[in-house]
Amino acid sequence: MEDIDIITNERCKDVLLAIIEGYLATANPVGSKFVSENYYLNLSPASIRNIMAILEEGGYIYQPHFSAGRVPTAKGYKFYVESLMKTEKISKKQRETIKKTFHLENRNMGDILHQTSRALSDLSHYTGIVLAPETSQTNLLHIEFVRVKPNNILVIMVFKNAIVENRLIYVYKDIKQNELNGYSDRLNEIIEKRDCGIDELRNIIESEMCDDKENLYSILNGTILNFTNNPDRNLANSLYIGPETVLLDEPEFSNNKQIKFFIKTINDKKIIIKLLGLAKNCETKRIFIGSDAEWSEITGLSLITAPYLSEDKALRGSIGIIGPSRMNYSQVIPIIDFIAEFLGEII
Amino acid sequence: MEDIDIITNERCKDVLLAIIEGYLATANPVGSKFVSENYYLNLSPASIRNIMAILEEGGYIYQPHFSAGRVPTAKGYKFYVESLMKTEKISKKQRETIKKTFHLENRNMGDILHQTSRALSDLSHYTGIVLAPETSQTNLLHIEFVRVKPNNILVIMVFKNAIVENRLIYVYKDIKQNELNGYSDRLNEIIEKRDCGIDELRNIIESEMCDDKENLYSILNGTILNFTNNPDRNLANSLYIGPETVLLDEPEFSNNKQIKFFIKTINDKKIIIKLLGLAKNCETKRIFIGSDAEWSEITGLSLITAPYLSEDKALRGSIGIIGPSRMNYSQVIPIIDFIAEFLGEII
DNA sequence: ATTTAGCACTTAACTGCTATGAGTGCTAAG
DNA sequence: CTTAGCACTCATAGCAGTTAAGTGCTAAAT
Repeated sequence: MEDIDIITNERCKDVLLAIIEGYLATANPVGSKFVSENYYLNLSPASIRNIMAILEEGGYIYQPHFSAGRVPTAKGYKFYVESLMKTEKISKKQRETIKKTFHLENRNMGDILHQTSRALSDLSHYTGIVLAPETSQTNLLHIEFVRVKPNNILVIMVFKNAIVENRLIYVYKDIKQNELNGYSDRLNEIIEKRDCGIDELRNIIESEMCDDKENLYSILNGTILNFTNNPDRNLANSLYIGPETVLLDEPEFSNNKQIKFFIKTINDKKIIIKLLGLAKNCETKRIFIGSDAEWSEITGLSLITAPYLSEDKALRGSIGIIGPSRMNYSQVIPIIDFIAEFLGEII
Repeated sequence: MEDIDIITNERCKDVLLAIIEGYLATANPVGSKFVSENYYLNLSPASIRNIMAILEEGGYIYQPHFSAGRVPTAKGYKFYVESLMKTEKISKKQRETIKKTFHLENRNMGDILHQTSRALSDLSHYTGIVLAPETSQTNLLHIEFVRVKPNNILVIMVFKNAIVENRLIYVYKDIKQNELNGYSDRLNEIIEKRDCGIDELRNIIESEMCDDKENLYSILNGTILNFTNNPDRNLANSLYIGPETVLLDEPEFSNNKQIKFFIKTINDKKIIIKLLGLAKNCETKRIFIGSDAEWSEITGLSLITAPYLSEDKALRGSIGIIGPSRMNYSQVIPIIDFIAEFLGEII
């Protein structure tokens, strides 16, 4: 019943908006007097207190202690983001900052993703995160063998999304560069004709290239033959995280328990990957507001994410901004939207 | 005068050693009574107090406040590390842990450096740092052009140290893969014959390959022609830093001012690069103990570094471990030594 | 001549107490 | 339905008092 009231009742919404905006601005619990004085609602503190009681019962705000002001709950933030907030448009200045951050002339995939995390951090003043597009899904474009020194071969794999992977492997038999070129030429022919990914290429080699199996196997062992078998490495390389230092000066991180929780959360790649992985497969942006009930891994923090998609739709990843739940959503959300779109265009 | 006393006087050294070891173990200022009871010096607290007064005058220890025990100063730590400490040998267990951390079958340069920072962190329980060997100094081994899509060419450069760099560039004229192969073949011929680095190759192209200048220039623009012009990127890519979270539980990081200072220091790549850059050009390991007087950028922290060198001496970089000044030097130093040597062998 | 016991002293840290102030819920009047 | 008034709650700050740790100094002991 209260839910319906709050959502339809204009006055309730006004007060909730005032409380949230007040809290975002001051980082202190906001009281009835503050709302009455600073927002033009033409209501006395006592009236506002009545409304606050309703909002509290509905679970949108709570009191840290009896005689304190009110603080938005996760539910409150969610309602604010979905219904109350007016997002600001991204300014020309910000647009220019973004374009400056990307040095477009001189780039590779790693650079771009790294610059994206920087752009996210710089503009939002929170911590930007970029999840790289998955490599294994994409088909191969080119393969190359380079003999680095006797018995050591560097295998370079180029994927259609312009991502380059390389592995240095040891082979018992020293294969000359000329011979290597023969192998790579033949594999590249197959790659071009069949338009295949790693798994398919592996099958083709096994079924159709019996004559060279021995040599090819010793070259490819540890690369194509077990490409995705290193989760640790994939974790580390597919995530680009901006500096967490920008956040340390936020007032909520003044007690060291929270600082530690925050630093540990940001550094726990499993959590971040999990959430950004969810975001990747969404159609549109998604907002994770941490609370004990939902997304308890990031209690007190919020993560705003958006998927990005290359123009040919071959590449799909996601970006995000993580910061305190008391976050400037109305500024951050357009930034995320803009950068996700921009990133989709340039990759 | 006091200096001479302390360095020659056995009793002074014993007490200093006791104080430092006591402080390393407990993280609390150590008093005369504690030393007298826990170390077999056969001295009463009063006698130890007399010696402490001498040590304090010499600047090796200090009192946080009047009625507190003594804490080593940076000078004290330095003397301890150089003259007092007995380094423990690295255990078999640790040796095995290191070898497990490196998956030797399946590696590339980035992986290895990343694993190194992990190994440093895991073994020391502090934060490991790896400075990658400089790329620009090394000569080229191979160059390859791959047409990713119309007008987009991926330039792959392989250096003799097995480091692979790639850049995606836009060219106004769409060059087919066949033509690209021609260019790369010719460049690879040059590279093999002349054994040259990027700068030399650039000169050779400019002076000797006039006929193809136009096409080659549009391909190479932004790669070979201005290879090192992206300091930001170099900074980010050449440094591998282990998790800082391991350190957060150290007792010195219980007040939030110190946590913030520490996190900011670790994340300030300029500081780290500066110190590891110094270390790289040293012959042997080096220990930076932060104090207001010396290395004030890392006050309260210590950084132990060692250079590493590949067997053919082409590759030179450095590794380090950063942690609180109250660090377990006797365990960390052999770890650094061992890993620096190990890394030199496998790259 | 050194070592040590004893003592007065200093300081941080903790304790319990009180006053203050911010903010509330409730009630009754407008 | 709004609001003024009032009693109530709780965090915070400040203050005096206590405790524990550890010191420096002096005089006695070895």
